[in-house]
Amino acid sequence: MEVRTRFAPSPTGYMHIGNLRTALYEYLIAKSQGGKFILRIEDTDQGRLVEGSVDVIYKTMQMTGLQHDEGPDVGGDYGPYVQSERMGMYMKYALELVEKGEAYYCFCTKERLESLKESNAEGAAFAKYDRHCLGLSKEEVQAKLDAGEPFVIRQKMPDTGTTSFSDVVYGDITVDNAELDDQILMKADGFPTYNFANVVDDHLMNITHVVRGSEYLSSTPKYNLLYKAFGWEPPVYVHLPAVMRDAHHKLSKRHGDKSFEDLVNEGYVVEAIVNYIALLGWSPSDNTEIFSLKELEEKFDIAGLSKSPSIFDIKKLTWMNSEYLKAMDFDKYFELARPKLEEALAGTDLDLKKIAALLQKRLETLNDIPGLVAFFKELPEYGTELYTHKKMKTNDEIALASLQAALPVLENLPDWNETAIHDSLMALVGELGIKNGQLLWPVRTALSGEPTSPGGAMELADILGREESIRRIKKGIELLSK
RNA sequence: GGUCCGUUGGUCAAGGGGUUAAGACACCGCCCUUUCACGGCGGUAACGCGGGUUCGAAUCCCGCACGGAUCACCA
Repeated sequence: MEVRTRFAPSPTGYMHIGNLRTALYEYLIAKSQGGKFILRIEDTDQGRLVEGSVDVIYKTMQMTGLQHDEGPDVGGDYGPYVQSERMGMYMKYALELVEKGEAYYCFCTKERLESLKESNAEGAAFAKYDRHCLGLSKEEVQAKLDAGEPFVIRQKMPDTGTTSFSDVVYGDITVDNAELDDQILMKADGFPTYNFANVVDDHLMNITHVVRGSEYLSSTPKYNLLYKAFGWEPPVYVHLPAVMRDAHHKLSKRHGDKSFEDLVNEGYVVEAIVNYIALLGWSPSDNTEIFSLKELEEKFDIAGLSKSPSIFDIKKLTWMNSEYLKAMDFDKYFELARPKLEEALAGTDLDLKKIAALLQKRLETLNDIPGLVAFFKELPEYGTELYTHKKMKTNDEIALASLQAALPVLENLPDWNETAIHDSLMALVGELGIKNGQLLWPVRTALSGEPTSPGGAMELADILGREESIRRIKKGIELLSK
């Protein structure tokens, strides 16, 4: 049978990292077995609906490459794929269950339910519904219905025995049926509850693998009983451990944790993000860590899923991001880096490609760019202590002499290019009989005004150009002469 | 509180009766080097606790501790 998984996000405005990982695994479970990946928008909570967030979902799927085979925007044979458009179809199924004796009408008021909880309150936060309405005769129910009394439909749980199900990640789980509440299937407003709609939708859409967060583990017996009540084949369950911020808290946007788009805005490469989150709760059998989505599709194996929550480690993502940046085709990398460079170096005519090339092996995220290149645009104020470098065996005195020696050499260079600069400076080192660093460190320092720079003396001089390089060296001489 | 789940270095994790308990990030050191980075080499660092079973337990069993989830006419 064809594997079918679905990603069923609520449109709340942004793509949570945990949700994205769930989507990734759903995609991979389907694709690694030649199946279909479906997108279903669960927008029934109109109160939480955020304008434009469905587009955020589409855009994220598109950017990450998690292309769905069916969904509101691409169609499919099992639509509609937006839950709010399915509202008319659930009552029929609920009534079918009532007919079978697997569910029943309940006319209890919220007030009665409240007082039920209170009377039970002592210590325990849990109060099962007392089945007050279960005993109603057909006639009594009909009379209340005719009188227009508001009602809900509740699932009738078995009162003895146990319910078991098998989860791919967590194994066999059994609970006492006595633990199960007669949950509401249809609400008084005529809409289904989330749990009910989910089961009906998943069945109607032929979903074979239900993949979701482990917070649903405890309600899965109810789901399973629902399938059983209908006489439907339950799906394969794959519950995923949470993605945590720290040992005690799940990642949450509300507590300032970053969403997918936040990470992108902070200069993380989409592929790196996808790669990294694939490893949060899953590991391949061959121990590799860097792989593309395509490679993941081939490598992915449900058996590699782990049971315990994992903490999102931005440092490892950052490392991975730098790996992606380094390995990236230069043109593609340059496209990503260009906007940042243009912004940081606006008003200059510097060679952005050369600068980008210097940066490629030094970046952790694209947002590092402005800080690393600012000195190209404007020489920062700096103190002469930068000229003292133990390993380079330099101090103010040596630096001054070196800059003074370098100045005429550079001024008189016939051609200004990296090779020419290199050769002339190295020749000067030979003439003066000093160590490379004793000449090059002062020049680099004068050119950048920074303790570190993305490149050495020759590279910086080449990029800055003769005029600016000379100006900066003179500035250095002036500073050191004081 | 009931129920369910989890627990290998700071982090991600492999390993499912016999291992010097992998690997990666981070951290530290060395090398390379015109700085920084990159790259290379190396180092510190872990099986929650207590009982069993066994010749032998990180691995199996039972307790305990700690953490998390769940217990809505929310999704």
